Formats: sequence, structure tokens, C-alpha cells
Amino acid sequence: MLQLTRDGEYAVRAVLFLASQPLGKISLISEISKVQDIPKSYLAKIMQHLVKVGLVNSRRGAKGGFFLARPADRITLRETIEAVEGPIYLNVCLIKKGECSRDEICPVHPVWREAQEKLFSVLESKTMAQLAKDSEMLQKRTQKTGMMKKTASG
Amino acid sequence: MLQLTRDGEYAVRAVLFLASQPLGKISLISEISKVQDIPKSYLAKIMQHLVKVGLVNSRRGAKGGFFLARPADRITLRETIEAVEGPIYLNVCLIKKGECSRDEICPVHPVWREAQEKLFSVLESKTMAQLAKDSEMLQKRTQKTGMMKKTASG
DNA sequence: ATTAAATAGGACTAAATTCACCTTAATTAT
DNA sequence: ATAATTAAGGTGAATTTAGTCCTATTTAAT
Repeated sequence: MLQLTRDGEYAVRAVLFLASQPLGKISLISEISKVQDIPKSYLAKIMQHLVKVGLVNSRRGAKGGFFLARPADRITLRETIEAVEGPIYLNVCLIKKGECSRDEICPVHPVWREAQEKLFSVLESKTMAQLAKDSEMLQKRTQKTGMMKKTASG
Repeated sequence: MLQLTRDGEYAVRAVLFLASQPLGKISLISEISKVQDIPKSYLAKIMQHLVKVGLVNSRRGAKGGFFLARPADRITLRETIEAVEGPIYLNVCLIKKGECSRDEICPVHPVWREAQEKLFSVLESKTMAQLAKDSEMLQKRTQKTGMMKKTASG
């Protein structure tokens, strides 16, 4: 299907969580799992992926946990998604020349190429640092409107 | 996965084939299957979908077959794909408000919305009539270069 | 009637998805 | 040292989705 998998969605949530932590903070699976509403055992596997691919670092043992391997302003959505889903190809014909036997004759091929480029540019337009900041703002906003309702009645 | 399914790909090929036929021509499953390299029985199911959704008309019995229900210049790629895949949602959070519990807090949501809009605009930018014309052009071009090679050596 | 063709539905395999669980290895605190 | 903590890594399994093919049945033309 033309849709992000759970893997991708959860990876984004997890990385976003790490990006929202203060520098030097080490986060636990159990912590991320609870806050981001991701099954623990599933998350563990996703984190392993993220570590293997070099987006996240881990430390074992007591006081261990996960933290970003790079500053959050150098991690994009696309990177995070591809870390767990592998490279994105909107259509098999985009994988490589010859993957689709019609390559040369197919009039749809250029359309897919353009669609994919546009998608990439959107997924690369924001860094995790920016998204984390956006998230902070959104949370403050919803908290404030919540407060206003309360204070308005009191 | 973030990728077009076989269903979608085959539907596009089939509709494109029909769009390339002269007006009034009725095409057989066997014909489309052979030219577009799609398993016959698989194609049959896809054609039924296209008929049910109103993109293609069919006639049973001898001299029967399939033909476009509308002029090809009023059929888009997006329509064709959604006819067999159902509505496209790049992420579940775009299905409807409340599908993702984080809707209001999620900073990634607007990014997905933008990505989807961009994708749609590409998939709606060309009609099947235009693609069919493009296809003709491409075929002529490859034929011509093929001939040049032959005549060059003779 | 015979033949040609779509219609309708099922059967089946393979792969992806989404988790749970359990052992091991590493690290720190005691 | 030892115990406690935590990630790493592997196994498995239930569920869903994808992909393919097949076989009646219905419809229409000749």
C-alpha cells in the first residue's frame, strides 16, 4: 500500500522523543514506549534498527539507554523512515534502471519520478530539531487553551 | 510499504491501454493481458474493480470486452490507482480526524498532509489521454532509433 | 444450440506486519 | 566479586495483506 508502516511511524515518534530530550539525557525503552504509546517489545526492535543504522546510540547496563547519535538538526524525517523501512520507492520502476521492463517506453515513469522527488523534498524539509520545537509549541498551546477554559470559569 | 501495489500498477497499465485504443474499440482481457504483460486471471479481477467503480465499461458475451466509461482526458492517474487501491493516505493519521490520537499534538501531521497534497497534485497533473499520447511518442522514438541502427549498418 | 466473453467467487501461497518472549551480553552500583 | 539493570539479539506466532490462479456461472452474438 502507498502508506507508511508502523515501523516508520514508531521510528519517527521515537526519534522525535529523543530529539525532545535535554542534551546528554539517556532514555529508556520503557520510557519511550509509555510516552509515545508504542508496544515495548516492538519498540526494542525498532531501536536496534536505529542504532545499527547509526541514527541512535545506545549504552548497555545500568544507567544505560538510548540517545541520538547526532544533533537533531541534522536528522530528517526521510532519514528516520528509511532507517527502518529501507529506501523509499513510490513504484518498483524507480528502484533501478531495468527493474521495470518498460522503462524506456513507459509514459508513467517520469510522473512517478517527479512524485517521488516532491515527496522527498517534503520529508527533508524539516529536521527533527524543528519538529521537536514545533511539538513543544503545540503542547504549550493546548495546555494554554486548557487553562483558559479553567480560568475563564473561575 | 510506501509503494504502489501490483493492483495499482496493473490498473494503470490497463487503463492506459484502453486510452490508447481508437474510439469505439472494445478490448479483450486476453489482449490487454498479452500487450501489458499482466497475468490474465489477475487482470480479470482488476478489470472488475475498474468497472464497479465506473471508470471502465464492459460488455458480456461474444464481441464483448472492455472500454473506457469516459473520455481519457477526464481520467487521472490518481483516480485509476484509487479505483483499485482505495483512497490513498500516506499515513494513517491522514485518514480522518481522530484516527491518530495525537492529531492535535503531533508536529509531523502537517508534514504528511503537505506530502500527500504534493503527491496528489502530481498524480492529477496528467490525464490518461496525455499519457497515451506520450506513450505513442516514446514508441515512435525508440522505433526510429532502432531503424537508424539497422540502416546505418546497411 | 454453440460459442465467446465477462462475472463472481473461492482457494491458495507467500510475504509483510505486529507484536511477545526469552536468553545473552555489557555495564554499573553495592 | 556479586547483584541489578538494561540493551542486544534471536525465535516464534498470530494476523493481515498481497499476489496469483482457477472454475463455475451468466450473458450475448451467431
